[in-house]
Amino acid sequence: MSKIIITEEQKKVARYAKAMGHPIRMYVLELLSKQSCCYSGDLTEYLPIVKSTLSQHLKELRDAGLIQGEIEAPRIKYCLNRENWKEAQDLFRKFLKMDIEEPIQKCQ
Amino acid sequence: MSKIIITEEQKKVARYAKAMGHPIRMYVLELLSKQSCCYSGDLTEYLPIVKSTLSQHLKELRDAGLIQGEIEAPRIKYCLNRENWKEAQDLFRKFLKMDIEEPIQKCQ
DNA sequence: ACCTTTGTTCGTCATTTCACGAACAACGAA
DNA sequence: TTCGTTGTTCGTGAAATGACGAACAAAGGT
Repeated sequence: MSKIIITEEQKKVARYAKAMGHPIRMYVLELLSKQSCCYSGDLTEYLPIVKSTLSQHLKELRDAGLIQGEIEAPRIKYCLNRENWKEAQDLFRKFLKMDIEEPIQKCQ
Repeated sequence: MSKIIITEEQKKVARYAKAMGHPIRMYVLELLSKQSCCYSGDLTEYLPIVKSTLSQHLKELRDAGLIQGEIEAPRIKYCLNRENWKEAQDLFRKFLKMDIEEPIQKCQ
């Protein structure tokens, strides 16, 4: 019974999923997937959190590789990280398209 | 500047994403999407965690509504919760299909 | 009735998450 | 150079997460 069967792909999807695992971060991702970029200052206007908290969430999205910031002084412009966003899309698509259709397979 | 713009859909996706946000849970979901059901005893054989930890992960997937257990004494058979799995699929599909295609829109 | 098998629950612990406000840093504009 | 504006970092605290082993509960088989 050899252990360790968690694949790199599963770890990657889990990593992306974890980054998506908060309503605020989902909001930001959805916004960026619609409008190509945004400024965090504008976000604090509408989101029910203070700027330091937003900054943390944006950092998490950055660390997960889903977004990237570009200095446009005095503000910072955030966009999706296209490359990784595509990877995430593909991974989720692949994972989700494993449709469970009837007839149900036998167990094991 | 009215706050609170987080939609129920965003919360739902975030909830599902959070449940998927761990390699072990991704592994279980992927397995169940392929083979229709499994027994947690078999999982502990292969996964590098003890049964109490696995039990916690399965509970999280259950609480998120992604899987369900059925007693088949002395074991418990786990399957995907089809209804919610479909909902999760649809939500993610909807979210992910927001493709970012060229040409890039203007900011704001 | 007792034993065995199986999974959950409990207690513990270290780490991470999420939120806030205060302080700091960067950088144009006046 | 000083002053705003903007975003990050720091310090704090409460709560959640992830892991373990021990103890418990359920239920079938002997």
